[in-house]
Amino acid sequence: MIRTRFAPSPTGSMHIGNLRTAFYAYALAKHNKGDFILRIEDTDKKREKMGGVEDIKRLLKIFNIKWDEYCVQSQRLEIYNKIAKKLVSDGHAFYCQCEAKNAKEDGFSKELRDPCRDKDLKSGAIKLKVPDKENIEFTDYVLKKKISWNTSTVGDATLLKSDGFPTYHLAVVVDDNDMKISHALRGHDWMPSTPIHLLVYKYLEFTVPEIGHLTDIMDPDGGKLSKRKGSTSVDGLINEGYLPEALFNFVILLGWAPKDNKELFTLKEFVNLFDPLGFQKANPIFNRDKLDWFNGEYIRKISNSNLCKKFEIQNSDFKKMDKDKKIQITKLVKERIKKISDFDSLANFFFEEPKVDNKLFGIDYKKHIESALLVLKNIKGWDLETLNSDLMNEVTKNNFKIGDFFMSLRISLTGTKFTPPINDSIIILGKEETIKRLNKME
RNA sequence: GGCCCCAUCGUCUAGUGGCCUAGGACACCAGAUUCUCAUUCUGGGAACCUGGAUUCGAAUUCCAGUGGGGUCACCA
Repeated sequence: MIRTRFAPSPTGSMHIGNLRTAFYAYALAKHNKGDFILRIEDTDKKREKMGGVEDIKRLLKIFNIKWDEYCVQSQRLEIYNKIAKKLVSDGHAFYCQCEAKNAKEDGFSKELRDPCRDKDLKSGAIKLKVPDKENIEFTDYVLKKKISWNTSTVGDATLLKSDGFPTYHLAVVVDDNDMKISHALRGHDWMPSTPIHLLVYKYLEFTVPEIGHLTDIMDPDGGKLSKRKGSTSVDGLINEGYLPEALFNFVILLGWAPKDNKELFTLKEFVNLFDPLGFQKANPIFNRDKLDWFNGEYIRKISNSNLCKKFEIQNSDFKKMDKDKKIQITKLVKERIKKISDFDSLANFFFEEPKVDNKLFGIDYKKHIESALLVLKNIKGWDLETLNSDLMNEVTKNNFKIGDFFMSLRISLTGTKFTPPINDSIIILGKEETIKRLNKME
């Protein structure tokens, strides 16, 4: 039975890399008809964020990731305490009363052995008594490779903080064991602390699950992708106008690939085709261009009415419009945008009279507008076919250059050179409004 | 700096000793379609980090160098 877990901390907005870990863990479990567990690692009270847990659940739901079991570490404090004390009485851990060190801003600690390890204190934080000159190893599930350490290079790690909360090192081992996790997937940044966990497994006589270290997603400028470098929070990306389907597809292919290089995946297809042999070993770079491409693909895939709803959320003027018109506009914009947020720049002229910069026009624009007005005033009916043919007749009659003529109309009506097809737009805009805008240009 | 991981087009990658003249996708360039933009279609340039070793044969195995990344908290 394969059982995997996703174990985020509610300390900030979820990062795209965390989400990817959830997708992989979910696919590994579900591909094998196993269980996927959501475990909240809320053992750092100082960094915990209000609503963090709800955010995690909300995000997973957006991506259709459902968990079979749910657990919260802060509700298991006695268990960790008991086990930490057992480790002390067994001689594998010790109490420490040193002042807590903070993260180094620069430099690094050279002292691996804690001064309290032989003081035989009776209270304080509990630290692991790492032995010297022992070899400890495991086979990484992602790297498919044996990795080993000499314990003399591993520092005495804190297992239980003086506030009674466990650190990750203790909690992860105890929980994965209690929950019968068969495969633990985690970020590559955990690799250096794996020997600590291995030692805890050994002293507790637990069986070690498969442990796999996923690649880190890198920033295009170098270094690990972080919140500071651009918007990499999942909420941020969604707000920017990326579809969950596209985000999912993009991110699973960052660090994993199928044998046949298939590009487009739904969650279901990913679960079906998932193969742990497809895991990548080298860190990938977060590449916006590819994300944009995926997003465009998915925008073109979803139905007009669903896309229309997304535009409504994005733009309140659009929402107020007549339903038929909304669908027509949606169709015109659909194949021209890469992000939902691109909607405004392309469709704004439908609800707002544009400011027209006369410098955009070519030489004969006044003649063009004059002719167009003539056509519009005499047009019989209001449909695209008639408009097309009447306008084209006028163009040939006056010997206008087709492109120039329509560009003049485009600029007068929309204020820009890049728009949906102008005749379709005129039909949606309406006869009255079109004439009104053209008159202003004369 | 110690420890650990990694290394194929600009980017994501296929490749598990001969099928590789290294394949696909994004991006880029050119052309076709088109009233602009976009979509769509066709074509193009573009990579095995370096040096040794093993082998009849190496992108693929081994070693070293170089480069990139991670980590060295009572944070996860």
